This record gives sequence, structure tokens and C-alpha cells, in this order.
Amino acid sequence: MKKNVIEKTIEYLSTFYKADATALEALTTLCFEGKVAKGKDLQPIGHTCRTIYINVEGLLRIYYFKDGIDITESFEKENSVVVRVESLFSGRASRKGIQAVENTTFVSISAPPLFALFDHHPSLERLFRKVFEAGYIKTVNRLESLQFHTAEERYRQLMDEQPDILQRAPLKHIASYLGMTQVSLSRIRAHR
Amino acid sequence: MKKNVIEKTIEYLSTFYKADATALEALTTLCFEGKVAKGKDLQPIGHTCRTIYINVEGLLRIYYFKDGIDITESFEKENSVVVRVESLFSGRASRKGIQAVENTTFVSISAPPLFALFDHHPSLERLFRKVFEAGYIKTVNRLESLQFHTAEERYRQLMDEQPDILQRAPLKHIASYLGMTQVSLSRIRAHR
DNA sequence: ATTATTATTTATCAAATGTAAAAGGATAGG
DNA sequence: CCTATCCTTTTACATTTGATAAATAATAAT
Repeated sequence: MKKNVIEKTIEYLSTFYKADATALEALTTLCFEGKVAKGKDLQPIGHTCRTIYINVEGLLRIYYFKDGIDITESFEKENSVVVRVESLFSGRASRKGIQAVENTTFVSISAPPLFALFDHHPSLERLFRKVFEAGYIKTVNRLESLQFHTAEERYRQLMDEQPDILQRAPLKHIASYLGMTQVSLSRIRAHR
Repeated sequence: MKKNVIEKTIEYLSTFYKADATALEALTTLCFEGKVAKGKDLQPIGHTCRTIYINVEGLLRIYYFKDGIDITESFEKENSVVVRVESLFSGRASRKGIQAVENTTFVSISAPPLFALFDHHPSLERLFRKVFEAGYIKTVNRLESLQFHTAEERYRQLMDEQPDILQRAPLKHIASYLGMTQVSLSRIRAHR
């Protein structure tokens, strides 16, 4: 059972780049399955990000507070690599946390030993380089969306591209994710 | 003279990670110096991004059009790696172009041969992994700024963090960079 | 089931931002 | 030096969005 989840994760990661067998074996050593219940924090705010999570089933969100308001930076569904980039790559504490929006099954990989593996397994470094490149692309596209689209356009875009999120996450989180207030989102949904 | 610019570039790149000497030698082979005059496109809109530019001196911007309006996605000063991420990492044509805001001296590195070098020089792959991680962090931070800060807050933030940009780039480009109209920016600058 | 809690919608008003057009300023070329 | 062009500010007005509070709906806990 646990084996299965980790195998699925390795398969998923292999869609980014096919690392060689010995490298994947070493990687498997670092993989651990875990679960978080809906509403619970997988990682609280204030910690340094030293773990790479792969969401296997469920829904997570990265969030933080601005002026006491809870803001969802991103939603991460099944088959997503979940990290707080600014912290993982800089070694600084993150002002962001990871919380379960649904009961979630994940695989965790401790980052320091993973990065150490890179020295002996360049194919692993390449794999994760491509994983992070993909995340980078997503972030750039989201930036564009926030930079010059109206609130309504952003909502329609989400409806087109990820209609399931609308069903799975509470609207208050979706509102902040889209960079608007709950009230604004409600207005837009009321068609006008 | 040309040698000098390329040496400076290698030095700058080495601040991300110290690749070994043979790797850097191979990298130097791929470096070419170039210049673009103010107002000219270094890369026009519509091309696939296959070149990595390092801005040595001057100011560039990445831009695109939305509904016929020129939008500056980012400014890139001296000591910046300049690529259109969504294109370079996906191989798809970019809707974005790179334009010189000031007369600019740059070094270009052709991406396909660079990526090929990675196979023989893992330390180069690491170097560029770290380069792109740094860019990723910048983008995530910018996302946060656009997601829940007011127009005025975004302007103040730019004033704090990159006051030189205010001097070097026309306000119309700064306005779109900050995700607002020229009129709005003018209002904010008029203090109220 | 009943109550308490949380989420969502609605309403009202104020503030921020966009649109359009005009008026100054600055700059470059002849 | 003068004109033409581009950049920036200003004005007036329309729209969007935010803030606050109250009403309603949904959910969880007992």
C-alpha cells in the first residue's frame, strides 16, 4: 500500500525527466508517505522549507497573512510538487504555510539529503531542475494573469482552466487566490 | 575589450555557483558579446526563446501586448539573466519580446548547446539551476506584490527597492510593470 | 435534531482605478 | 530655432472594487 503511493510518485516525477534506475532507487530511499487531515497545517508559517512534498491525492494550499488577512498564494492538487520556493532556495524562514484543503495523501522528500544526492546522480539534479522549471513557468503565467486582467477575467480563467478548484476549495480562499475580496468574488459569481 | 565583458559575465555567473574550470572554459566558448540600441528589440515578439542573455550594462525589458496595450512584464538591469521562461523551458514560441530601454551591452549564450554541455559538465547544470532558482524566487515575490498590494503600495515598494528604475525607464512602462495605468501612476506620484 | 460556527450572499456607501480627451513638457530632427 | 513627436500630467466622468455590516445558507458539533 505505502509502496504503491511511492511508486506512483516516482512515476509522476519521471514524467519530467527519466532519471536512471540507480538514481531513482536512491531517490526512493528518501520518500515517505504521509497524510494530513482537512484544515490541518502540513507546514506551519515561520518554518524554513526543507521538505519537498508531492501531493498524491487531495488538495493543499500555500497561504500567508497580510494585515491579518489569510491569503492563498496557490492551490496544489494531486500530482503537484509543493514547496515554498523563496524559502527552499534561499534557506530563509518562510512567511508562508502549507495547509490541507481536503484530506490529503502526500509523499515527502527531505531536501538536504536530496540535494546531496545530486552530486552522485546528475540525472536526479536534471529531473528536479525540470520540475522546478515547470513550477517557474506556472508562476510566470500567474503573474501575467494578475498583472493586467480584471477580477472578472481572472475568475473566468480559473473556471476555464481549473473548474474543479471551484468545487473543492471554499470561495474565501479562491477569492484571495484571485487577488480580490470575498465580496467581489460573490458579486462576480452573481453574474454581474 | 570583448574578452573583458565575457570575463565579467563569467564572474557574475560564478556568484551563483562555482563551476569547475574546464566547465567554465566550455561555457566561455558559447558566450558572445552584443549591443542593442535604446528602443530596439533584442528579441521580437513571436520567436521561441533559445538564447540566454546576460545584461552587462544597460536596461532591458520583457514586454508583450494585451488588447493592443504594451505591457512591461519585467525590467532587467546590469547583472541580470534575461530569458523568457515560459518559452525557453517549454520550447514554445513566446508572446513576449525583449527590448532595450537604454543602450545595452549584453552577452548571449545559445541555449541548446548550453543544455548539451550539461551532460558532460554537471557543475554547469548546477550553476544554471541556481540561476533559474534565483529568478523563480524573484517571480514569486513579484506575484505576492501584485496579488494583494494596492497600486500605491506597489509604487512605494519599487521606490524603496529599485529607485534607479524610476529614473531610467519611462513612466508608461513602469505603470504597466506595476499593473496600473499611466494615469493612475501619475495620480499616485502627485502624492494623492 | 438543535445549536453554534463558519461560509456565502446581499446591500450600502466610500475609495480606488480605468477611460477618454485635452493640455503641457520634453526631446529629437531638420 | 522651430516643428513634430512622444511623454507626462491633469481633468472629468464612469466603473470597479473595497469596507462594513447584516442577512441567509451551509456545516459541524453536541
